Amino acid sequence: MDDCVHDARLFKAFSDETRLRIFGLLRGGEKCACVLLEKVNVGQPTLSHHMKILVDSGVVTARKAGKWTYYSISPIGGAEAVRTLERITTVNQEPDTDMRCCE
Amino acid sequence: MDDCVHDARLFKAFSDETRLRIFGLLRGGEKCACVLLEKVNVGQPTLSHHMKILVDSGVVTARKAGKWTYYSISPIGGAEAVRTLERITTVNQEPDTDMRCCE
DNA sequence: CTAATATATTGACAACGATCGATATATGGT
DNA sequence: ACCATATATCGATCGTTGTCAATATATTAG
Repeated sequence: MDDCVHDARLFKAFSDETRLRIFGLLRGGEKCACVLLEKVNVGQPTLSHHMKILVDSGVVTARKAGKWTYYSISPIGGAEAVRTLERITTVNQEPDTDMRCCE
Repeated sequence: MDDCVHDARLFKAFSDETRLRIFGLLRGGEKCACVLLEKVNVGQPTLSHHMKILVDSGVVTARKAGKWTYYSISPIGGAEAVRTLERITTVNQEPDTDMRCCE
C-alpha cells in the first residue's frame, strides 16, 4: 500500500529545476541527448546523470539508435506518477477514529 | 507558463519519505501536531520543519486552536499539484519541428 | 504572575545531490 | 586499425537539506 521510500524517489525526479526543463523539451516529442544538451544549460556528464534519474524512476524512456540515444516521456510512467500523487493528496472517506490529541 | 523553479519546489514537498508518511496520516483527516509527532519517527523540531515546508508549498493547511496546531491536506493545493504533474508529463499534440539531431 | 505544555526558531552537523573535469566505453566512418 | 563523435562513469567539490539539541515564543492553567 504505502512504500513511502519508492514514492519519495519518484517525486525526487520532478523536484529538480533542470529535470523539469528537460521535461519541457520532451513534451514536444522525443529528443536526442545531444539536442537536450544544447538546450539545457548543463554539461554533458550532468545531463547524463539527470537522464539516468528520469529513466530509473520510470517517467522517461530511452531508445538507443546507433551512436545516439533518444529520450521521451513515458505516458505510462507519467500516468502512474499522477495517480500516485492523487492517492497521496486524497483524503479518505471516513476519517480516523481516536486520533485526536489531548483537549 | 513554465516556472520550473516553482514547480521543483512544489514536488520537493513530496520527495521526502517523512513528509509522505505525514501525508499518509493526514489522509485520515485533520491531525494535531502532537499526534503527528508521536506517529512519525522524528524529533519535534524536525516535524515543525517538515510542516513548514508542506504548508509553504500549499499542499497542507494549518489551523491554530489554542496551544495546538491542526494540519490537514489542502484539497485545492493537492489538486493543483496533480494538475501541474499532469501538465509536465503530458506530451504535446503536434511535436516540435526541427528538433532532430544530426543524422 | 508563574509554571507547564505546544510549537517554532536557531545553530551545528552529517548525508545527499548537482555539478564539473577527466576518463572510459560504444558506435560509425574512413 | 584508427579517428571522431556520442554517451556513460568516476572522483572531487560545493551547496542543499534532514536531523537534533538548545532555546525562544505562545498559550493555557493555577
